[in-house]
Amino acid sequence: MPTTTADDLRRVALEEFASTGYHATSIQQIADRAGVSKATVLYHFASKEALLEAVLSPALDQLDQILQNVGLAGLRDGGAQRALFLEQFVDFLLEHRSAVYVFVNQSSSIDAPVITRAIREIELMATFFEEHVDSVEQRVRFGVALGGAAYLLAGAPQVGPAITADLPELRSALLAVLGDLLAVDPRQPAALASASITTD
Amino acid sequence: MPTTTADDLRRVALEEFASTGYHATSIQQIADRAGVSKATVLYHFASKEALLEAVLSPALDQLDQILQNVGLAGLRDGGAQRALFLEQFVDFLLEHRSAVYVFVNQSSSIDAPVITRAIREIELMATFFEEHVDSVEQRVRFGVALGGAAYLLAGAPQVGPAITADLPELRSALLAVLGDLLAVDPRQPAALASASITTD
DNA sequence: TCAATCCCTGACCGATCGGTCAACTAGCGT
DNA sequence: ACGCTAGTTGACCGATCGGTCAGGGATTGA
Repeated sequence: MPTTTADDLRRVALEEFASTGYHATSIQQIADRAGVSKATVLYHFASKEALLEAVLSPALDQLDQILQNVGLAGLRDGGAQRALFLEQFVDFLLEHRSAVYVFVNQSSSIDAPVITRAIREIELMATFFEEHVDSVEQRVRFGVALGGAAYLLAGAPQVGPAITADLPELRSALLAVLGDLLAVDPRQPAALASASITTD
Repeated sequence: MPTTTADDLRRVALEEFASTGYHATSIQQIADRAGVSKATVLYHFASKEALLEAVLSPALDQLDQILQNVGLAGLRDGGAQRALFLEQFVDFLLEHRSAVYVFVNQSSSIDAPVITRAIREIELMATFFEEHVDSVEQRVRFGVALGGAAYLLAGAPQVGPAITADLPELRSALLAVLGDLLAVDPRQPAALASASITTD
């Protein structure tokens, strides 16, 4: 199955939204990059906002699934459950880095239902790490971990070119740093095989 | 000396740029919030870009001074020098949190000289922590610390309302978390009295 | 009193924004 | 041969963008 025009538009739009920003990206720009006219973009997607939703929804669906899995399993089994969640979360970050960057760093400037949904899921995710809500340092740790990971993965070419290192090394480094921040005990290395990782 | 119109505009513009985003904020919005007309904004500042520069420059000037101080002192005295830098840096983050958020999280979407300058200073700052550039985890730690702190301080009302805790507690928590991330040994508590902290 | 300077404003400008629409083309089933 | 549908496009729309400009108070120094 070859790539369709709609697929191209989704891919181009995600890149532009993440690198240039939602408001700074015009439909005309997306059309030009995809090699079609502006009217074609509006034919496949009812509006710019609908295009944003089509672009972010897959990532949100996957995040939702991860949160439901952890939620169903419960948090009674504290440490190991957290470690499992962290591993899934890091893989999620790596697979949907651009989408994560959009709804983490631009959520405050975009007024759209899909952004509201993203904020809701981020809040939900926070609860998995906020058993000790009374500690300011705990909150700081979670906020730094989430915002820092998003910034690092998609928004910081200036911090250094080496972030484009091979994915396994980046993945293990993220697991170590985030696990350190969130006080998660490392699990058995082979307990969960690395999920397939593709850039989105 | 009472607050001048130009001061009001700078203050309002910074709030809007940080909370709504530079491109998503129109000159008309800033004018309305400040209680003046759009033409008045353009009278005090030659352009929207000039207003952005007027808003971000004070923070960049202070960051520049911090970097020069540390640079002049040299890094021969490794640990203590790093701890001093971290403390100044955290105070800088707290004082200029909105400005930091703008040029950390929106630099990729704004094309202006003042943003280029900000990127240059962030790169320079990175060198103070990148003595071991060969380590991917070191880079990840620095990126997470920088982006995470910026996200936490100005962009994440949804992570939890408790971030608005009293400043001394937030400051010590930030020092602990960032110090942990950047492997800085804590200094003597009274070595440098807390600089005066005001929101910008 | 008068001119000059500082602030501020409404009216206006060209450009671009997101979005609509009629028309054209190409394929496909009958 | 025909009509139907999906895909694409240029022309066009109202709204808003950043920015310009002539002019109207208010204050001040001569």
